[in-house]
Amino acid sequence: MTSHDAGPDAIRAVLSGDPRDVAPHLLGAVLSHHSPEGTVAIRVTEVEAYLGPRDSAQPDPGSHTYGGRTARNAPMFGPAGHLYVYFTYGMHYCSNIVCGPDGVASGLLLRAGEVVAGYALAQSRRPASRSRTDLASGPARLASALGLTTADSGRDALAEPFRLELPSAPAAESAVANGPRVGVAGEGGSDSYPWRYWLAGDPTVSRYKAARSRAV
DNA sequence: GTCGTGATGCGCT
DNA sequence: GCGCATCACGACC
Repeated sequence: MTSHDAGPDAIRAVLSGDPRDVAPHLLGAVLSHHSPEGTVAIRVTEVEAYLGPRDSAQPDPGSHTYGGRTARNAPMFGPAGHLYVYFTYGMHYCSNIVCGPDGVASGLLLRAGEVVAGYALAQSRRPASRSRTDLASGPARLASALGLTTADSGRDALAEPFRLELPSAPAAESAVANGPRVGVAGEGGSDSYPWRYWLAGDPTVSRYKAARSRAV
């Protein structure tokens, strides 16, 4: 169930908080993307929080913004509710919802979700997908299913061609599990940043892989 | 089922 | 030049 009465201003106000507090509001939220090919909508089931640069009140060595503002990560410094999409490993896109007040570089990486509309289009964008549950069970899979690229980075997820509906109430604490972020090493121990949140027991959550250690 | 590894290109030091 | 907020596939249990 989603709140149809909450307008963009109300949603943006929720997203303007600390991403670790925003997470239960985004779990269960539905992000839609309209394109000439059609519409795909995804119900978010797993996110990861990333905080600000080194000189901020809440530094995060694992964040793309840790080294300061660059042309690529600029959207993270902007107002909440916008998208930050980046390209990695030479072939994959990953997407974040920017959080925090304007000027604070924090956000939530969309790690996994369930396709709830536009199933056929999502499948055509992800031919390797073998089941409904793995269509968006990973950050690059989710971005691919939605048809997101770096061209969408900086765009407002609360305005056309996007739409974001938050659940009418944040996910109950008992329904949310958390643990170390995935693929982020060199944080002085991955347990130091248990900022990955997912809906406990949801079949679309990405398979856990511990960050491989950088040294030793 | 799990594990290891190659693909592939951009952003940043 | 190096290192990735990853995925898919093949070997093996």
